[in-house]
Amino acid sequence: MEEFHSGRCENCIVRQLNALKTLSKEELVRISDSKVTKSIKKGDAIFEEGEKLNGVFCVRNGVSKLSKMSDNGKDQIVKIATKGEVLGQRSVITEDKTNLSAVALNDMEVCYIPKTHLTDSINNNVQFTKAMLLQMANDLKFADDLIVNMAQKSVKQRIAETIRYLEKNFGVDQEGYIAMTLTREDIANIVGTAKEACIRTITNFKKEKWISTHGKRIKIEDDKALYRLVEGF
Amino acid sequence: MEEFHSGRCENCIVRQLNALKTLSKEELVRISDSKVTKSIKKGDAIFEEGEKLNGVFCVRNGVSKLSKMSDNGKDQIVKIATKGEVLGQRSVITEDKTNLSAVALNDMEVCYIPKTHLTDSINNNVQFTKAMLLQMANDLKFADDLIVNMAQKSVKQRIAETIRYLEKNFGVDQEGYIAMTLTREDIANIVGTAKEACIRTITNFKKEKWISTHGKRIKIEDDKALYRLVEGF
DNA sequence: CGAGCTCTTGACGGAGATCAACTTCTGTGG
DNA sequence: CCACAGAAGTTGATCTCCGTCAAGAGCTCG
Repeated sequence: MEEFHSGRCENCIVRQLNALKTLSKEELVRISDSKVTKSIKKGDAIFEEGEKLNGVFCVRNGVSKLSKMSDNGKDQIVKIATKGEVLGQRSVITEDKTNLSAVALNDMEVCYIPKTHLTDSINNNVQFTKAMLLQMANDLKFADDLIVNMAQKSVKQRIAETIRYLEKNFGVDQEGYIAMTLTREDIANIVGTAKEACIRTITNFKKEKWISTHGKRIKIEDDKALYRLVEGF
Repeated sequence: MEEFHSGRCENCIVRQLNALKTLSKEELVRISDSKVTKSIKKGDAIFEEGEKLNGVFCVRNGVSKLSKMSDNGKDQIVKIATKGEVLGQRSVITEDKTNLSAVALNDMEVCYIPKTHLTDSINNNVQFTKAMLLQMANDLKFADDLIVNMAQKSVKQRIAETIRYLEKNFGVDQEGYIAMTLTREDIANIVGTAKEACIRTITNFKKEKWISTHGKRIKIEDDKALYRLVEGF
């Protein structure tokens, strides 16, 4: 994990996407002086489950999976975090160890901001605290929905939903393939199923002409059909 | 749903359990003047999925299930809320409609606090906002753990976990039965399985002498065994 | 006391986990 | 640029768990 100082938070566009946008010029300068930008290579961890975090990571570039190891030895992906999202907020707030680990899905650039430089703002800048609260409320809503899906929907439905989510979130390349390629195993880990079941389902979708694939890349051909499946028709 | 004014927030013990404890005397007086205490009978809803909430509900007494209807027509319980918890916080913050409905599991007493009387405190009292943030962070952690359990554990494991959770959370009566009785169907809805599967598993636990039952009441006889099951031995 | 819940048990079928073998891709060093 | 090792993808066979339908027994409350 290569470390270096570069750029100023004041000028960073990414800031617009998260709670940091509510900070004053002075607060930003202070944070910018103490932050460290890190390069993280695909597959490397930003932090691991059980670590004590003394700061947060603001994603400047790249995509990361937040996952938790289950007792049965399988990794469950709980969230995909992209540009502008701040990782580790929760454990900084609760002062617990993280319950999740964050691993880069492709090469990333993240800014590490030490906790000490945030607590001041949390304690004095209500706008900032409020923005974090809003963020967390949205995360919670998302999580609740996920719980219901996990509990009630079939693997087929969840895979369809995941593929649609990926397309909506990351868009498609020139050829129409989803601009984010995950391994089949990662998809299985999002859906909470075995790799083989995931592969079989995807092959089925191909047979039905709902999607087509090229290597691990996926293109949606019949979004309506996937949608109908998800909604349970 | 019977409504009446009674008691003052300033004197309410329940307040110690949630973010309201950070409010000043003046803020409490203001809120107390505008709050409405409601009696809710077992089985009645405090609010329903999709409603727009213009305030929060502070639970003074009784227990409520927070659940969401899945597309397949099954109810998924996401959280059990008891004395001191505040319902509807999230949707007040995000200004969305609720994604959950809250139904009383036994007779309840809740205080309705209009949103307008909270926003002032959220905007000006950082301690209050911070307390809500902390609360929400903990809820989120809990939700993440739940996602992993739903995705990775067997129905048997989840039922064992739920029974242990109920005992830890509600304690036992004089005879050793868990002080909170849910219908088998409610347990099934927590676990995300069919009522019959739930019943069969519970009958199994009885055969194994891990629990005993009396009507719908459950007593844990061998907590170690349940624990081992949950952890996957 | 009986209507309507809730609980219980049985039978059956299908979704998905697991194990195993084989192929294709990818990237790293010679 | 090629070779080769280790990932990742694919497919088949088998077995188990759990969802669903059905039918009867036991509670509980008006």
